[in-house]
Amino acid sequence: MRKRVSMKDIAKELQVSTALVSYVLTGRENEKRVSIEMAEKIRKVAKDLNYKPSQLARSLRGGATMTIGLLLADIANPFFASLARIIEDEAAKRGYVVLIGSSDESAEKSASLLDTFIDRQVDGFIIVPTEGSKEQIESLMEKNNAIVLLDRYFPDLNTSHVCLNNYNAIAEATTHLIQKGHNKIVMFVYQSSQIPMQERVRGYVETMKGLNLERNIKVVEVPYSFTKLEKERLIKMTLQNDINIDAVIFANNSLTIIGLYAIYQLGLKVPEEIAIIGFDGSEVFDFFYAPLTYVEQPLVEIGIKSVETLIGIIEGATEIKQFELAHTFHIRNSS
Amino acid sequence: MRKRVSMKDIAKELQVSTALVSYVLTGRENEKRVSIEMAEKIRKVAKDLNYKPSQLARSLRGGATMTIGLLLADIANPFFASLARIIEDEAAKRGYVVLIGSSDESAEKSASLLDTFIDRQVDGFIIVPTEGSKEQIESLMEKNNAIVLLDRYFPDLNTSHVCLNNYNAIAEATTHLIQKGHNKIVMFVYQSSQIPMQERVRGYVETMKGLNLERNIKVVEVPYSFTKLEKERLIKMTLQNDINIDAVIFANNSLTIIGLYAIYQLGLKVPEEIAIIGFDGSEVFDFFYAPLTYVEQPLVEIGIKSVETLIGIIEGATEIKQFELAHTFHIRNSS
DNA sequence: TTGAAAGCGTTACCAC
DNA sequence: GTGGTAACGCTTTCAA
Repeated sequence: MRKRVSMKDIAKELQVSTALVSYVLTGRENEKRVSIEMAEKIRKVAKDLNYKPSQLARSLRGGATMTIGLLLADIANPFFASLARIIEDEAAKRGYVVLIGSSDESAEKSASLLDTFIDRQVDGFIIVPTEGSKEQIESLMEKNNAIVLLDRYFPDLNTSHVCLNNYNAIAEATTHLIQKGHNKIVMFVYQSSQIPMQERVRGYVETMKGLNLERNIKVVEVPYSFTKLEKERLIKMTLQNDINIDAVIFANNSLTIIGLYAIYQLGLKVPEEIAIIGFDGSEVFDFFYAPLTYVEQPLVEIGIKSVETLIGIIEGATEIKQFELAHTFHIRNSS
Repeated sequence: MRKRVSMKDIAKELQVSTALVSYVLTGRENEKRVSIEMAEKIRKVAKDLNYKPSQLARSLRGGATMTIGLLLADIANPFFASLARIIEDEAAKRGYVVLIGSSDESAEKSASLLDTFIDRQVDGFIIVPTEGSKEQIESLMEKNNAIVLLDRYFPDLNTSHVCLNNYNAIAEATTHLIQKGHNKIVMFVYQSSQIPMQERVRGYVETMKGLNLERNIKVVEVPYSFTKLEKERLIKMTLQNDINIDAVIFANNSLTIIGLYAIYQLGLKVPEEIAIIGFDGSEVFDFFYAPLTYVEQPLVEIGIKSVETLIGIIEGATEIKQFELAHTFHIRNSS
């Protein structure tokens, strides 16, 4: 790698000061009243020498790195991968670059990733907080960092966030099933104290109560730490042990897919013996023997809003913005 | 955000020079013969002041950013997302951070993303090169950048690369079909001059030739620019127009999934009327009415090798390493 | 309209 | 053992 060409080189070449070069190359030639000829010369030499500004030096000087730290649960999960893609594109449009990390729902990994982001002096954080990471977020807030929480949030933490209106989403799903004549509906969720799961449960429970099906409420909490096989077994056992169950709601994407394996293996007729509602969409839903009815999140909107909000904060906005976006409900054969 | 605490602050506090602080805090106190008491004091104050070194300043000074630029075709594609996850984890282990970009198979986007990476002064590049990006890679090489090509490569460019042994993978798939009694086998590939597709085609063609099935060779090139629906239609038409076709190989993941939609709609019996071999694995393969036989890439190995190789180059290795890793062939109901 | 120089936080060389 | 200081590449203030 041959030596970088710096502003100094351009300045030397033209026998001018680096200040002038800086003015022109950052497009403030008018503001700074640089002569047109000079500006032209500088631009020409910069081009000839193939000058590239050093973001590094600029950041060191100015404090802004034009970098966003994006902490996801797992980039290998299609839901987060799609979100990451949207966020990256949106950030790029605005001149930002994105550092990505996957916490794997572990508070320790989350802490270490956030530390890395801090070390790199990111200008702001978009975070899918994991259970037990509340203190980490608080500590970031204390230091006045720009933060947007994604997909989840802590109700007693006053941060901006962007997520789905989980209550509405599941309430509509539940209502739909009941209208279709099902009433022994079971819901599978991850064991989690986090808002999204809680809200999804609430959407189900309150809808059931509202329609006098209180006695039929059944929420099965699947431990996130279970292996795929253990999760599948738990779902199978639940469905086998209570043959009155006539419908099931899976509260997120991976549970839906695992649930489909379970139902497939039990050989249940869908929707005659059991109706199904899934979450988040997947090509798998199309290929299941009864294409799935499911709740879809507005990924693009979520992604864009989170970047917009974050950059707003970075640029000085102080207002807390909390978005709970609307889902789309796709009704198909399985319900 | 309150002011950063720098080495200068620590130095001032203790009335010593920043040099000393630097020696201690970078663990070179012995090498530089700093007194034990001094070292202790410095460490204590650093801790008390909650000192965090500035990667930025360090990079500006030393030249290394400890950052890798990862250019993928599309992070929203599960194949690349999984790879990204592995690469990130492996890079993190070695103290590197990863900047990710998606080229969407467009040479322009690729160029602009690589420019961003250059601006950010990444220490090295892991690139899934798109068609038409050869000059971009060459230009990086000329400037002596550390580069590892991923999944694909340019045979006349002398770069390190990590990819699948595509020839072997498809040769085994083809042989398998023939052994199962199929001989009118058609292969669907993306229209692409890139090595992976070419090699997959070669694996098919040469195997057919070797078994005297030259006259049955049929490769259908699907334009990448087609919409999902257009691709699906092309596959359907091909299968309808030649009812002698008794087996099909899809040369990559997305074609496989689209192909499954097509075959499903044609209502073909699998494998009786048509045998199928897919690529790269997917939960969809499990849910198709005949669970798919498929070729699996060694993702973890690919990811780790690419990081290892790149960091080797960054650290001074000059040897070109080219890996063509072995696939795993999963035989199931569809063939 | 242009220039000189300070400063961002490190590191590394050389001197003491 | 320890200190002074230049340098990395840029932006910005103050002067001219």
